[in-house]
Amino acid sequence: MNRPEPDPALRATTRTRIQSRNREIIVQAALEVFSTYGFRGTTLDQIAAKAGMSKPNLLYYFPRKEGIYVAVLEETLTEWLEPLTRLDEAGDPVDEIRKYIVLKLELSRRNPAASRLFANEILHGAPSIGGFLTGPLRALVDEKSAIISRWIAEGRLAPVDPRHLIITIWAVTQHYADFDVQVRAVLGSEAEPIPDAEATILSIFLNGLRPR
Amino acid sequence: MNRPEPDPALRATTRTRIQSRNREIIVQAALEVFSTYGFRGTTLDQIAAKAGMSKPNLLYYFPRKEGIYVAVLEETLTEWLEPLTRLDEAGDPVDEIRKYIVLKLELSRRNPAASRLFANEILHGAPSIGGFLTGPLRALVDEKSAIISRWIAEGRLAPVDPRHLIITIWAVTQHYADFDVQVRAVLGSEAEPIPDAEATILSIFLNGLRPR
Amino acid sequence: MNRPEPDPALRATTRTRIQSRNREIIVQAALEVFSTYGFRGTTLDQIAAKAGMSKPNLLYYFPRKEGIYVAVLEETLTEWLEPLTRLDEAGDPVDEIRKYIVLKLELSRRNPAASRLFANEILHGAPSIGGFLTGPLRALVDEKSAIISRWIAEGRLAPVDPRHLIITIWAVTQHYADFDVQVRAVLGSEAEPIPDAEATILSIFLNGLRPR
Amino acid sequence: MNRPEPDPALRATTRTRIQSRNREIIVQAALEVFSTYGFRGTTLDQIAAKAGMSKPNLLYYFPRKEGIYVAVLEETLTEWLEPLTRLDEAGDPVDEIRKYIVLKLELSRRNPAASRLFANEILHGAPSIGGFLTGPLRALVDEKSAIISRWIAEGRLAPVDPRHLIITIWAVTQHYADFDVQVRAVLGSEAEPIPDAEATILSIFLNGLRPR
DNA sequence: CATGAATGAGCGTTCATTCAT
DNA sequence: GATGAATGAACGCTCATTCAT
Repeated sequence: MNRPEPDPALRATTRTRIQSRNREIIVQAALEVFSTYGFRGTTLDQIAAKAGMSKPNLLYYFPRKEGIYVAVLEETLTEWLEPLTRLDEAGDPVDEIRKYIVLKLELSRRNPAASRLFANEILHGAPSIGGFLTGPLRALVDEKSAIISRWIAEGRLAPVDPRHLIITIWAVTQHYADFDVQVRAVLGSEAEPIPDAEATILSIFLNGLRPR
Repeated sequence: MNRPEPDPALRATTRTRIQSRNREIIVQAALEVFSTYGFRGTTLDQIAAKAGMSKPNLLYYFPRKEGIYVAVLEETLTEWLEPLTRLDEAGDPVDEIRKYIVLKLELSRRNPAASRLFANEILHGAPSIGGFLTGPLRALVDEKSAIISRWIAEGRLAPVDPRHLIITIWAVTQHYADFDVQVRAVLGSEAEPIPDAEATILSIFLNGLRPR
Repeated sequence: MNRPEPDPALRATTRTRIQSRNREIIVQAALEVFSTYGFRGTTLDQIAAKAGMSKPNLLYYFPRKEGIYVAVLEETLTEWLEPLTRLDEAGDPVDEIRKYIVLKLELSRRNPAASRLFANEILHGAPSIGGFLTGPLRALVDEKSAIISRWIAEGRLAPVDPRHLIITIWAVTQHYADFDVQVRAVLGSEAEPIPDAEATILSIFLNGLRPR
Repeated sequence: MNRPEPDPALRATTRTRIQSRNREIIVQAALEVFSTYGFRGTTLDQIAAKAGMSKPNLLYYFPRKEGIYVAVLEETLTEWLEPLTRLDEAGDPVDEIRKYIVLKLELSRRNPAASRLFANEILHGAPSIGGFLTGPLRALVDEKSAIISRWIAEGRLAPVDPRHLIITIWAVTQHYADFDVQVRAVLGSEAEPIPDAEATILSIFLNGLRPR
């Protein structure tokens, strides 16, 4: 008895499904490796091993190393951007800032690898995501800065440069992911650093930004 | 009259001077390259080209790539540490914090490569300076944290975790060196970002830390 | 009619066959080069050229130069050891010695490269096969020495130190492989030296060992 | 008070004396290193270190590595040849052979490095001393072979090929220098192997060669 | 005589990528 | 889809040799 030929359309679907699945596996594996060793420090062998497939098969899905890297970055960027998009003009300014800081710290705790990947890329001059920075990112920052400016004009927030406020929040929140090893070395305790960090950051920023 | 034999000590000094001079040139060149491309991303050819000498001659002064890297790190660490050592218990607490922030920002502007080198190293897990972090760095942070704690106990500073305060200041000040390309992309102006950043950071931190 | 899927086991066998085949080719090429130039004097380029493949492909089969060398040595040692294992207590002592000398000389003629490889290794202090010498080799010599001792005790062989007898036979037989170029220079004839050598060696050793 | 200029002739003499002295030191150091690591395995740094001088200074005396090697070989060859030159037609044949074996073994014990250097060179195809082998060495062997042939013709020695007899004596005597590490591994005792070896070798050879 | 400094050529090894199946 | 085999280009490093003093 012959096994029936699978329906061609179904087969295509199947292929696509496997395709997607494997691309996801690769991207996930690559995130871990790239974030730890950087682009040049990462080898395809490492990614292939972590993804549980052969190197040529890896290159079947992403013909170049750079392609994997870009795919990982793209996924990371979306997640990275998300908290800022939520900053809501209709909310209470100080409370919105508070929520933003909390969300960013949560992200740093939940996905430090993504933060480090991003840090690495920018540290090296953003060779692969320069366009994202001057495009979508800048546009979003412009939009949210306008909101903050209006809050300040209404006297509901202390007068600061809104762009530098956003940058500063990035700095303090991502630092706990990117410089984790230094943070833990300096604190010298086994405890998770971020809860204490949150209290300190919120105290400084919310007091510092409350209008007087 | 006989020409005197050249003083052997002087001759030795001359030799040493060439040695020192070239080592300095190499360390300077290596700082630029390592800070941009990371340890693995940097090739000896790049350093040699930037230092204006052949690769084997480079290795005449530093027999291994890692040796160059460590030499660069050592020089960087000293400079990096210096501002915090100046934090003076006898001074006015808020003013001391202000001076510390200003010094760190100045350092980020004057020597961003050093900051980036350090960032790279920690991002990759501090393989070469783990001992420095848990040793001298932690000791210094412990010492200065005690000062800040006393200031808080005396009601001269808002109550925050002193270690996280220090870490947070590191975060915001170094960010302008390490993430410079992102900062400029987002600000979208040709102007030097740090002066505006300084105003914003000081405003937030000093207001946030002033006792009420 | 459907073309049958190739049997997976067969395919695996095929792959293995290519692997084995190339490993054999490499070991054979490496034997020739290592035996002529020694370990340090041999370059991977030489082996690759002789094996008819690229240097990285060579390293695909043997990731390190030392690995190739060890593989060659292992194959050589087995062959080298074999004649002595045949020394049979049940045989006639003088005839057994005669057969041993003949076998060793035959080996020297048939595979002088193997002998030279071994000579090189020991000459340089046996860095890679020290364990073989003090382990399996010594054990075999102990075992066969006991046989020779019994022959001597029974008066069937002239009284000599059995270990030095074995070593001496090694010396005279391998010499014709290892020092071939000197032997031919001194003899100055085009003829194959070993047949004449055999007559001389057998004459001396068998007369020298016959009990009187 | 001025130190008088040294007499020019004297100075020249002095130079020559230092020259010779340093060349000797270099050759002695080089013998040890070359005999252990072979020609390609030896670095000028090793020789310079062992000779206690700088590498450029080494090359002042011997402008090329090969020059040092040849100088070492030349000195070695003279010593190596000497015992055979003493084989005296006027002596008792068996006793002359005995004395020759004893002298060669003594040389192997006293200067194994020289023996190993020579072994290495021949093993690698005698690239530097081919001329010596086909020239002076072959001539000496021819001369002494003639003596042995006459002894045999007179019935004072068992009939063997005289050239192969000489080669065989070289083999067994030098083996104890060249393969020392194997000999010791197989014997497994701390004792100096050569005395026992001498008894065995003399027993076999003298019995084997005695006319009957 | 002596040496610190410098270098071209080459070595063992790695790695992204390609080929063939 | 998947993989064993293959390779060009580079990389860190070594080494005999040269240069300059």
